[in-house]
Amino acid sequence: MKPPSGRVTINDVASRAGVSKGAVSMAFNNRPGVSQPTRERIFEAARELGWAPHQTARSLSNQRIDIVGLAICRPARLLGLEPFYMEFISGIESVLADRSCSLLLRLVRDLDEEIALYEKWWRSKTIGGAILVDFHRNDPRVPALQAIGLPAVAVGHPSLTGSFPSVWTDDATAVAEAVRYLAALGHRRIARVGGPVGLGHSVIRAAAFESTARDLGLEQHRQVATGFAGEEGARATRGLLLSPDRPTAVLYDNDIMAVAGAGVAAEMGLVVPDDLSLLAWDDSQLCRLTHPTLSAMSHDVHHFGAEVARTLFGVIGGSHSGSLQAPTPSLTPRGSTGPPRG
Amino acid sequence: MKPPSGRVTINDVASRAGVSKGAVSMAFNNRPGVSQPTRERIFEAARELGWAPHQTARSLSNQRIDIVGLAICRPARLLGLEPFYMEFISGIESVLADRSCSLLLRLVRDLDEEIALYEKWWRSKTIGGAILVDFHRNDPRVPALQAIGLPAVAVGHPSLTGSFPSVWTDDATAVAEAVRYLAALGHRRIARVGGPVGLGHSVIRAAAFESTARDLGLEQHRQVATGFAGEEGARATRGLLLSPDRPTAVLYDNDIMAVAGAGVAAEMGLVVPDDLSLLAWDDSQLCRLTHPTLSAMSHDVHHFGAEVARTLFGVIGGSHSGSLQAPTPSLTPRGSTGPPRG
DNA sequence: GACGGGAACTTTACCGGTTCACTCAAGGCT
DNA sequence: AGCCTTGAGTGAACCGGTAAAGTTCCCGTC
Repeated sequence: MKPPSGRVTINDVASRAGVSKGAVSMAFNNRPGVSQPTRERIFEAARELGWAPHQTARSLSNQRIDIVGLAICRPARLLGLEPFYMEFISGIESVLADRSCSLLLRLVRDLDEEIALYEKWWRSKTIGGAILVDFHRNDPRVPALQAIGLPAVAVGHPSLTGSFPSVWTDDATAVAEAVRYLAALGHRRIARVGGPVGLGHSVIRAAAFESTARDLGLEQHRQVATGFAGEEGARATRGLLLSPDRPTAVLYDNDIMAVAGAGVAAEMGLVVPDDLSLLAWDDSQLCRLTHPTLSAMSHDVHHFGAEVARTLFGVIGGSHSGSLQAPTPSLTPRGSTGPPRG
Repeated sequence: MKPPSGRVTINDVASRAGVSKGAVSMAFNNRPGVSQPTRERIFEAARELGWAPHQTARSLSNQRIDIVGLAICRPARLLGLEPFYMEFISGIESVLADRSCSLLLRLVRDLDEEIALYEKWWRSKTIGGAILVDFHRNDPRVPALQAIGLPAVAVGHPSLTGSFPSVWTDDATAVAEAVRYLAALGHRRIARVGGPVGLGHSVIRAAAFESTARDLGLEQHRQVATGFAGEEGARATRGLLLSPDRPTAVLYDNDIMAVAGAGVAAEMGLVVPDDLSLLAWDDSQLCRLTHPTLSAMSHDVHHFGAEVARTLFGVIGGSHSGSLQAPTPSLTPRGSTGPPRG
């Protein structure tokens, strides 16, 4: 007897194929114990009924969860603008898809909300693991999420991520390279427009900037901490350019702010790169669209995301992977950097 | 007896509170049948044990799924650049979060893969409903997904989305407004750089552009169909500007391509807006960062996403909502449009 | 020709909740 | 006092799978 409609279950498939539901289960998990002909009869029956194993029932039974959580804590509008995250997510996806896992995405307003969300997700067995991003110094997520035993991989420098396995890029070295490059072009007044001071990688980059500038004897180096939004980058750039002894080169913490910086330069009648050199971070396609094109500290975000996902599977699978260093962002010179005029 | 560790179930909570598991269930679904003191004892016990209802078990039992699927079919790298999607997603999220639902996101390569994915998601009861985007003419998803009865809301003009309830913006009117505005400024040679011809809204916009230009007696109007990537927009713009009788105004299908267009203009030594006016679509923050700032056909994508999500809940809830028209994109003039020189 | 050993299935006990028919005691009404 | 109602709480069935133990049956072997 066919069911009236709608809900087709393993039993329907079983009876149509003339076997028990155990056999169907075995066939669909390609486990031994079912002969080839029977196996085919089962698949045939399933196909005819349009049946696929009920994911929920399945994971209730076998205790495994094929969903990975990612909460991002940024104002929504801002996020829309950061090419970084979409590329990062697409990198994650590329790995998840292979294992037919899925990404559960949520935007949160602050760290407390994020912690609460992860706790709920984990307690209610909604996710099998998580990806943590945007680490702060003494990040409250570290103790909170470690306490509940959430399997997670952290994106950030190991000094920030507690005992969570982490995937990170060596920002300090990259910043040093950026500053040395600008100095080599002849710049003596170099500034940096960075992300929020709370963020761990801002701190690391700021320290690297400071020490490299010192080493090179650049007396006039300055840093501004701001958000990641383009408008904030614009404001910060305006501030720098209006100051006495304005910088001749500016290093930005992402590409949106660099684009904004280019806009401000144009608005003030400064010629890039003659009057002002600009160096972006997180090189995305955007950097190749402006005129002049933007030099950037380039790094393969898609690949980075994939690496993070792979590491997470390692963690969930029980391997105690430590920290993994992704390739250091590398300098990609384009039209926005050059020797200072005069 | 406490369980050894790890798995705390409803039974543990029940026995600790001295009630049956049915009572715990009632309490947690705040259903009548449990007195206030008992209710509190139950919550207390749950808190102490750090228990939350197992989401999987719960949804197996009550047959409801609090996950919504969204598959996006664009090359990953490109997607990273489109502010539209992230803003759209954040709008969706804002509604989902209220109902503690989550968004399952997946990037796919083509429509076949997308169809297969939705079928799998639906058959396996992974999602309770879906959001469909980027409709083509005679989109194969319409028959395929309707056949399996997937509850879904479509983003696109009702003429494209079959019997799926749709949420859409009146692009035709917006295009007409854009063209009229440029014509009113004095432009006679207006071009449009649009998305792929396959895409339904490209077709609609193209037709509106054509007919408005005709109505206004603009003999020199031209359209180029391309992708959505900035580089494609740049190439298209170059092509237009190098042609004899180059246009004095260009309308773009998104903001990335408009930014790219501004880059090309600068590269060719054209002054915006004197030599060339540029008008973007999908106004994002990006349009305010360039110099000059970009005029755009602006629309609230975040809000739009929220509306889509609300409609989806309507569909899942069984209300037969038809199509819902979101506010028409409205002209937001900025620095990139003005009367043509001479 | 009894016995051992597999392959091929079937049976049955879960997984961790929800739901609903049912019990039980207390209170109200006549 | 007897009867009815009502609120609080119990217990078992059920959701749709998986896993492990159990059952057949067939074949080779000594």
